[in-house]
Amino acid sequence: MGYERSTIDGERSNRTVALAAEFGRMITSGDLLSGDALPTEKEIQSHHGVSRTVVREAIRHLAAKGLVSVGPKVGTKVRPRIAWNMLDADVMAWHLTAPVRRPFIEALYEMRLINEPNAARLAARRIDEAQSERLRRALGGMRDYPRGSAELIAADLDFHRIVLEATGNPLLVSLGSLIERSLSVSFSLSWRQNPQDETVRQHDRVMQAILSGDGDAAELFMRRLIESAFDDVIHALYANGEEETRSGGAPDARKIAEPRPSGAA
Amino acid sequence: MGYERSTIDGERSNRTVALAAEFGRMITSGDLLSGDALPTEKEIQSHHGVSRTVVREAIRHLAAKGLVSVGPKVGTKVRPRIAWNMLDADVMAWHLTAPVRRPFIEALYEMRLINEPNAARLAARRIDEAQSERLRRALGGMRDYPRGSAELIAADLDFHRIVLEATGNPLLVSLGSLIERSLSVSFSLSWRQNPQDETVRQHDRVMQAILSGDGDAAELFMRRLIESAFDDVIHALYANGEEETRSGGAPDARKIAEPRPSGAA
DNA sequence: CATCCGCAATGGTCGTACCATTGCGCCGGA
DNA sequence: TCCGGCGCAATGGTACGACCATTGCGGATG
Repeated sequence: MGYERSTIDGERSNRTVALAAEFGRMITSGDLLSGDALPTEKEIQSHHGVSRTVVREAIRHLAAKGLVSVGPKVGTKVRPRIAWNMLDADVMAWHLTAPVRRPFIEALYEMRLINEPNAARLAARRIDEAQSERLRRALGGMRDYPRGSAELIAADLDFHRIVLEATGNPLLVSLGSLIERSLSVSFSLSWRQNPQDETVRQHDRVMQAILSGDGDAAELFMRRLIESAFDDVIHALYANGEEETRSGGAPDARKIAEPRPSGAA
Repeated sequence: MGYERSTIDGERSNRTVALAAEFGRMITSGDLLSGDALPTEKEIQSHHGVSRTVVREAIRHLAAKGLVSVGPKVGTKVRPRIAWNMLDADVMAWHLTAPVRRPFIEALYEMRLINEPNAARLAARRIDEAQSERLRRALGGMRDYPRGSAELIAADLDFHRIVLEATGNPLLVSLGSLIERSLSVSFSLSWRQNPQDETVRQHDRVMQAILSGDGDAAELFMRRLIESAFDDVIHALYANGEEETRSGGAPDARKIAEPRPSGAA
């Protein structure tokens, strides 16, 4: 609470955002490759029936995220994938709604696996009383709300967000928006193969460790928690057998899926 | 090579970007607090002598980064700090050029300390031949170029970027832009209190570990490397005694300034 | 054949006009 | 007096049309 909705774009849906999302998805999904030129502003205007204002603001939106570069005479061109700001909520959302998203989801969970256990460790040292209380309430929500309900999802999300906030590091807090997306994917795939009890228990262990100031335990339990979620998602992706629509990179996507063969740190 | 410049905004300097940067800095530096309203578009137009197009595109730029939200009748308002996308190169740059930046720099290095050692571990398992060669060349550059030269800075930056690229994780690659900013801060403060030889040796140890596939060593050495850089920056910040220019929050800025009472990890 | 210059394409900026949404106050009824 | 609905007006959203600035490219020139 005391927090604004963070919708897919931080503002209401209007033509500018819709147009930006359309091109954003085209770019992230690979329909437009690095160096490819977008249509000229004039062409986009006539094709989409919008004014140049909308076109320009939409392109500015994309440029702000590093997806395109613009310049007189050269037009609007797609920047190399490496220059994109993947750590942007919109860019991430566009990736996650693309037809081929498995590698991206795996990368996302790998990122969580690196950051959230460490965040839990820091949170154990720095969490304050108000945050502790919010954490307890979030866990209570996870325990009480029915499986798959919107409240449960919100509670789960809150839990992770509060841990990140408790680190006091604004950069880690910003990761919250990424986790939000990844959770929404988990839910859309099939929520938690694991029994809800087990999931709650895992969260509870993390919370107890943080509240008692045990950084090592917090890190360990958070790692296990995310690994479980990771396994769920990977399992669901393979089970559903979705997205073979790409060239043929399905098999070696598995390579990325294994972040650490033996235990850890 | 094979890479576009990633300037401060990904595009050339124009009035839109300049205006966005002006408000961006005002917001990140705390001159405008959460909930505060920016001037209306009309006021900004007359005050800055620019057209409404420029104003709107600039605000769109800020909205894309989560700094503001806009709406009819309500105007443009600053969003809570927690909603900002700190993991954006522009937002980060604005923070780093703000009068009070010490806490942010410390958060940035803490973030590096979490991610880069893990990235080094992953790189040790996944780096390919081309990346290995680029890594060797970057290290050579760090050894050969004179202290403080632009080439040295570029080589240092390349080194870290290549390690992140070698993870194959696009999200980690995006962290490269953050590291770019943090390095530029290091340089602006006073480059590497440490002797250059020692710095090169640290990088060399990381590289050897990665090239030999020793993930544990790569992680360890990368951690030490970043801790050294962290110490340098902290030391320089305290030595320079900069940024007491704020209202009166100078003393308790120290509280945030101590991310790790005793050693760590 | 090399160099320079000018054209034209394309984004950059500007100004105006009108539409859409919504906060807020006015007005009428209970 | 209090409450609720309704309309005004402020503000952003969209749309045109014009002109400026930059730059790729090809033709003119030595």
